[in-house]
Amino acid sequence: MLDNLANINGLPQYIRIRESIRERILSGELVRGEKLPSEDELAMVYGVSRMTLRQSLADLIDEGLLYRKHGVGTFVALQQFARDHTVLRNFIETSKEEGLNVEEKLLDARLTSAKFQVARALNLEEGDKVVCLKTLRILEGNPITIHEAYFDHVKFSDFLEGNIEELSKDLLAYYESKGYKVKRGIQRLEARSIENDIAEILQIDESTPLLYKERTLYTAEGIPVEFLYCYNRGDLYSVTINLTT
Amino acid sequence: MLDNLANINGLPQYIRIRESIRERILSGELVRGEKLPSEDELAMVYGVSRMTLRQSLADLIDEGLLYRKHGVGTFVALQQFARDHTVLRNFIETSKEEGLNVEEKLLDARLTSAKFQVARALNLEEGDKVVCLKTLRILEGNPITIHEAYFDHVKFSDFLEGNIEELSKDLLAYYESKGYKVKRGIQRLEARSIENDIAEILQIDESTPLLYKERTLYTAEGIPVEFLYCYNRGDLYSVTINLTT
DNA sequence: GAGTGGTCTAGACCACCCG
DNA sequence: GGGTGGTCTAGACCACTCG
Repeated sequence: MLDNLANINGLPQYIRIRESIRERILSGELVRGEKLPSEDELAMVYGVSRMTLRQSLADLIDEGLLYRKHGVGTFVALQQFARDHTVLRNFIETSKEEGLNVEEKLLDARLTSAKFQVARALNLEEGDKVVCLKTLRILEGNPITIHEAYFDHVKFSDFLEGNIEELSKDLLAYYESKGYKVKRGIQRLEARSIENDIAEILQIDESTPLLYKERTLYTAEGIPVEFLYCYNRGDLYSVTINLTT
Repeated sequence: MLDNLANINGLPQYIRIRESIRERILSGELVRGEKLPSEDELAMVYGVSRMTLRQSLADLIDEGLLYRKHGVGTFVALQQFARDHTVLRNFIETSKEEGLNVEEKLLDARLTSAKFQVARALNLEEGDKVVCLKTLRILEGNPITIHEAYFDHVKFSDFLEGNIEELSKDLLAYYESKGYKVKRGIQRLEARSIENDIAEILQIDESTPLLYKERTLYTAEGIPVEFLYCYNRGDLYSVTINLTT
């Protein structure tokens, strides 16, 4: 074995192969339900060892794009499982990708003291200084969601001195720029009756229920970064979730 | 290399090692935030090659129990990410595991014709025969959820002739016994106002919002198995979701 | 029995991080 | 420079499925 030609374009081979196979599926070259060539054969075709090829397949199987049958083969799944709300993505960017008209309006940004629930989620003491950021999201002209985010003033002390309007458009990027790259989160959803002040901001009457959400975001290490309350118009907003095993 | 002693107790080595490491974390032997021995060292300790050991770690990293830092080491995450509603599990069994008092009451089971939404989800034609199964779930004495499940009468023709009361307690097991092992699902959540007949069954008044859910279950191949409407009491029921990347 | 995926080895070199 | 994880190899044997 000489050398691996891995970094021809800076990417590991298994990623290039994975994306090549994904492309062949999404383009329709590989039809749903169709059997792929065997792992041995694919490894040969792509010029890698079988272990490397299996690394490519593993990711696609995890996504639900492929499935394996022991002793039979590897197949393209019949159903594509779309991106969903279990993947953390920037709301404004993804909505724009989908061709939707989105605005975000800054409602409030200030320094405050952590109440019990916020403190517990962020692993702080009650009364510790936190930044509170309230925004309103407007989809196709309809106010749809109020966000009330909290994060540690010690970790993110320069937020309120920056261009808040700009920073709040991509908080995940801001967190990362401070060394806190968000990797995981836990969220909890409830149906709730609407409260007065929220009905007013969302411009709906009190019979419309709210899809209420609490969310905590963490780094890979498990450090809590943000705690969020989220009030969504029940009649316009739904949450899609992929389930496994 | 002689032979692999893999199947000493019927399990692959990487699974035994994975569970051993998981146990050491959950038992507190490995403390949160602590650095694990290097992969080379762990491989030596467990008497396997490094690639095999990495297979063990990969699963634990995926779960969020561990995280890696390139050039630094592998660490135990600070935050444990609990089991959640993105994992498909049997409701009655899991509730009992948690020490909760659960009952399930059969409301209705009959053959019917698929309406548009059901037909689309199950990949059938409108009017095709489907089984409709309605159940009520009661948690600690409170009616909490109405389930309205639909599945293909052709695939599951003997359901209505069986012991429905018994079969409906573990539909996933029933589906699997017919050769349809559920592997994935897509669900959608909304907040909704309550309707008359549902308010009556759940014994709540009409000001209580509903957490409404639609769900389709699929095999690994992507064959739709079940479509479900689910009406949850908003004031007693919440859904927890883990997010990644 | 032939073909497939499942597991495993004993190395190798690279990229990254730290002192 | 030394230690770590990231990628990759060129094989091997096993377990499963099907004709």
